[in-house]
Amino acid sequence: MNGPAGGPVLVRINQHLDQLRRSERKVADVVLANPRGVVQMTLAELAEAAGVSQPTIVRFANAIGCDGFHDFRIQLAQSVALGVPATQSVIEAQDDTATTVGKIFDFSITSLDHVRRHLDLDAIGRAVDTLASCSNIVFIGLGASGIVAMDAEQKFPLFGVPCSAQIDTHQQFLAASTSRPDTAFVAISNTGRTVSILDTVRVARERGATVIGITGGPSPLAELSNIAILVESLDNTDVYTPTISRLAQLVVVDILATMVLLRREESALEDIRTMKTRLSRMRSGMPRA
Amino acid sequence: MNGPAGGPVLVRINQHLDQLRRSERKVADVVLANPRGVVQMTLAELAEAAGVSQPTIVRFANAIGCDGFHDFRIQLAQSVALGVPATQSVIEAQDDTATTVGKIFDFSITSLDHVRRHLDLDAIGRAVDTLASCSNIVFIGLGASGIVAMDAEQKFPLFGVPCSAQIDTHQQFLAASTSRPDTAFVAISNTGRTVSILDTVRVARERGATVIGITGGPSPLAELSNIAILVESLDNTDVYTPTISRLAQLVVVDILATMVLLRREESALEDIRTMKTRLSRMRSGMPRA
DNA sequence: CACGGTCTTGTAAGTTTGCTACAAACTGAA
DNA sequence: TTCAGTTTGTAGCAAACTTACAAGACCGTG
Repeated sequence: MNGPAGGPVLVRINQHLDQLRRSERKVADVVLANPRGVVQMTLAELAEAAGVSQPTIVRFANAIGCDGFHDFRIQLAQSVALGVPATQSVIEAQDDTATTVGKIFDFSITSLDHVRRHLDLDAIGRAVDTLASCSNIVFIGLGASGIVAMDAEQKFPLFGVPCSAQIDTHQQFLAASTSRPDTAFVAISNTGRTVSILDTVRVARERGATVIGITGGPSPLAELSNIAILVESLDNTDVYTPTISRLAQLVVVDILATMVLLRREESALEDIRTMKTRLSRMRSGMPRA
Repeated sequence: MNGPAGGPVLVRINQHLDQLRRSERKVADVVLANPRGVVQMTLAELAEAAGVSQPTIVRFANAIGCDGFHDFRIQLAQSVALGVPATQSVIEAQDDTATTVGKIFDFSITSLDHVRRHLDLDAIGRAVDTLASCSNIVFIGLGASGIVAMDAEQKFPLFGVPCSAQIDTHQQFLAASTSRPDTAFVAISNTGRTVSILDTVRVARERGATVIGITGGPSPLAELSNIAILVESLDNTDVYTPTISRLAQLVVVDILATMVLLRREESALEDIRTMKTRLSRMRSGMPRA
């Protein structure tokens, strides 16, 4: 999409830290300490700030995979626009409101950006094929993933076939046991290792349903699924860091629903428009106005 | 946060379109047609591509509020990094998978960026004060906002007091009727105009609860709330455009939960860490390992 | 329709900025 | 201590960006 090989520059700098010469390292420290400020600097100013010569700056830029200082500055600007990823920063008790709010937005946005770059488009395409041709859809998930499942269920007008979300282990098992070959069975689990989900998915497969697994990375669930959608979410393990994986999963569900809708005929779209209009009337409390 | 006054450059270009001279307009067209390409161009190349002279490019940059071409290029790079906002682009049936996926991520990310810039930090601060000192919390919401309410309820370990989410009109009314002065009553509604929500909130206020309204903009709900958190979400009305407002609302809930946790003592944090460890054990099906 | 003023646009010169070749300094091993 | 290899800085150059100025287009008015 943008920013050539290997993600945001700030991340790449950290990756290459130990391969840098000593004076280049000084440059890296300055950049990491105040990325936003460095974006505004000229080559000479950055050299001054880092206490090195100008060519060193250029060599630094090349070392971290940029094509000269120009390219470096642009990539740094893009990295800064997205924010500092959770893997590079931690929420601390002494942060003020603005800082905390900024960090959490940064985490959320960089996480979505990461998924945007790593999403398997082919898997999405196959999932859409399945969802568009099945005759009913079951979503399952527990905890935070259960929220995603319920959100998906709410989008049934877009999918155009009966949808149900099960967020209880027993109900999930029941739904799997009654699924059919024309059922699309969407299992959502960030870890992809929750045993009850795995058991349920096995049953669904035995029944001949097509299983779409939405999960955070390579995992047993991914193995068990007919179609595995990996949503790598950059969650770090810090206590304060909120569970960001949901966000990306919700976006993926949005994508699936939207693309299925795109497959349907114009008449379906008209229905949706009518529905939206009526819904807004109902909200304001004047039915059939 | 970044990109001086008035949001991303791409948006600003559109806003200033009618104030541009004819040849500057040619530049704007080239930029809007292929923003990603223009980021890589030099001033001379852009002049060539637009069929105008180099100074015209500089004047164009100044016209849209940038300090010279340098600054323009950096701001454009940042704008491109976030993506093209929903207000500037539409999802079309003939788009291929990569395009559709890209657009939906763009919409989501730019929407979060917009909220990041416009969030009222003072309101957040007051909401945190309330949530950290109350003795119980009720979240209410309908439809997509109901999903957000349930997500908030799942975060009760962070809030440290009993939390409940009501997504049914009657239950909401019941919860409001039994609320107390030490209740924090969080009403979530994107429109802020749903009548049943408004009625319920009035009851909660009569009972002396502190009402925190999370809503998409100035609205009756914002008026009725003790603390109004406006989450302006840039939703456009296009049928295909998924409801993005949820995402930003979820992030806001994350922020509230995280900041309340930050207020609590170290022992609370230890509890959370222990809980996370145990949870992951339970998932993999080996209790008390 | 001609004229004058104003606004718009391009030409050309000037200044800053980033890049590269080369030489000096440093480091480590024999 | 000396030598080879690596690292770093100096100096000059080429390119890019900016500014001043003049030519041209546009519009209203006489």
